[in-house]
Amino acid sequence: MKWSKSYLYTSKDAPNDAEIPSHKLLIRAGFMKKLAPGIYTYGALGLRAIRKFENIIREELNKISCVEILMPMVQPRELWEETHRWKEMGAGLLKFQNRNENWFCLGATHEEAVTDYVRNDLKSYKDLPRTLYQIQTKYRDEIRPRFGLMRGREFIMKDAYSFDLDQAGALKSYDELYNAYKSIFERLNLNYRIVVADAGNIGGSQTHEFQLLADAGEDALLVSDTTSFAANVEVCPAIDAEEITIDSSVVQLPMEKFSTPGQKTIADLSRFTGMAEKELVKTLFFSANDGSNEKDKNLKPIAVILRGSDELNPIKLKNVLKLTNPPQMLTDDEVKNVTGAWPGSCGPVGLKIPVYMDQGVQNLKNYIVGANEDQFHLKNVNTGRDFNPVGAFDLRMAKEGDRCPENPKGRLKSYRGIEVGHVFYLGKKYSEKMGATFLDAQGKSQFFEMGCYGIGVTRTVQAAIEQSHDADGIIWPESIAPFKFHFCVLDPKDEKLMGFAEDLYKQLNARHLDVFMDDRDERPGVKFKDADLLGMPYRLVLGKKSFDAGELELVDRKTKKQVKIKLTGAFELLAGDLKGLFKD
RNA sequence: CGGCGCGUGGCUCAGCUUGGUAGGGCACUUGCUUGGGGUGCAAGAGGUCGCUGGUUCAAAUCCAGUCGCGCCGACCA
Repeated sequence: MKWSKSYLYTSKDAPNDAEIPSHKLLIRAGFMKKLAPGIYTYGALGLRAIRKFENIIREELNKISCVEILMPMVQPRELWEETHRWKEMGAGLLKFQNRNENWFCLGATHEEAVTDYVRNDLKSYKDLPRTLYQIQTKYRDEIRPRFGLMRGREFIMKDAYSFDLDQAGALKSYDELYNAYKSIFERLNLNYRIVVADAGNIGGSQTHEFQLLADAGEDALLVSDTTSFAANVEVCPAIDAEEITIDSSVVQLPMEKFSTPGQKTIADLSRFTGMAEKELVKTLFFSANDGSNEKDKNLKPIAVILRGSDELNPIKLKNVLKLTNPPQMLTDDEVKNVTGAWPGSCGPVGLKIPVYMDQGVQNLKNYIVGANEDQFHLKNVNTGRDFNPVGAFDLRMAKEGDRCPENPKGRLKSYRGIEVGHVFYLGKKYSEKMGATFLDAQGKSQFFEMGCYGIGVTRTVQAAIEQSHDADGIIWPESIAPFKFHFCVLDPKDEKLMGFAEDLYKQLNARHLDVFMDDRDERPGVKFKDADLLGMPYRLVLGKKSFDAGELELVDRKTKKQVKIKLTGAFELLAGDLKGLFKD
């Protein structure tokens, strides 16, 4: 591609709504342009990067016999009613009517569509297993799109769905996809981690996320410093670095109410009493109705107690309560109704609602809680004697420094990650709801065992930039770079020079060594700045001086190292091992 | 949904407090200049200042409403 014949407009200024480097750079480099919040046009070069990544995905999935299809983006309401997700997905699903006033939605995910497709064709156990995938534009009506392609409303996704005859088969498919994903992300040559995660409302029981590490990531991860353990903080087991054991020499003192005027927060109370935050106990209140069950409209309040130094993990609470969505906190008024006191003076003693205790509280003795009377707290409170919790659960957020669940000597370190891929084992959730069956060897009707597997294509492309850029611009990983070479022809009006440049350009392209040739009538400085901004792995520079000296420059974008190449034989050198040219 | 903020040529911003009919930089056009890290000079084209209404002789500026956009937010016990 030649710049003069291309469609590419770079800019010195980033738009004011771009915050993170990758978003700014994508816009500045002219790789994409915003049409509406979370909705972008991909320019010619941005699209090339996207297509390159898509092809890596295709190659790896086709290797394990996945079959590419393309499903509709517009889907009828009836299909989504079958799984009840027309309602459950809420406003995230963009719904609209056609001219006949029939309801449709834009595909946010394709479990329904693929299950429908398959239930008409896959009739026999002999047809299984099968994994279908597509690479397609998805639409999710995100509340707040952010960071360009990182959380867009419209985005390109690869989604795959596996169909197996039993659970063992489904888990085997899961492993195959898991390994294919590993190959895919290895080829990007970026820093990523595979973490265990919460299944969310897609359903299913086993799931791993593929996370590219970056400070701008929306997910908090905890990674072991000694084992391969890594988890999304949402589900990471919390194990204290120093175990608190029951000290049998400490006797339980009589419970006592004391006045704590104006002491509302744990920090206040810690200052007021002189006790460490981890020795204080806080009480939080939630509604155990999560809105997923329509009949369940009555407020079912519950209390949760934690050490003052810990934070509640709403996902863990959701799972303990067996809800589909994280529970809502009670409002101050509701808390007052349930406990008799405003938040800040509430505690578990005397409550008539279930109390869920974090295991960190389990071994505490003689601790302080709110008295359920404004401006008063209780001291010398003891579990079991003064109140009886439902049980002790792992409810707190794990944090950096906690113990690795797989090795007592290991400690967890925290990172931010961008979720670029996930693999889910679904089981029969969708096949049962949609009546998708096949006949087994005994002629018995069985529901499919399913899995689903996603990769955020556009998100990955941006995440790659977030992880690989410098002050001057993008540094593309070679595997998804729009072009391998950025060829700056500094004197395009010089016919002899241009003739040589054209020859080299043709030869490299013929060998599928993609070249982007900057043949514009611009000053060298402009071309160099743009080349750095666009970020192709290698820059070729040919100007009058070097041409007359019979030389051409090759510059490595990442290291900025340059080597001079003789014009005669330049093609052979460039078609060979470039890494070797930059040695020593 | 709640809180805060912002809407001025394609982009980035100033002007608004103290009303007098719009301006800089980038990009664009033309000419000269320059020619290995965003050259310099000169001359241009392009905006009914988000929209609606109000106050006023006069509104980008003040007031009200509305729409759009951006940021933050459900951890207080």
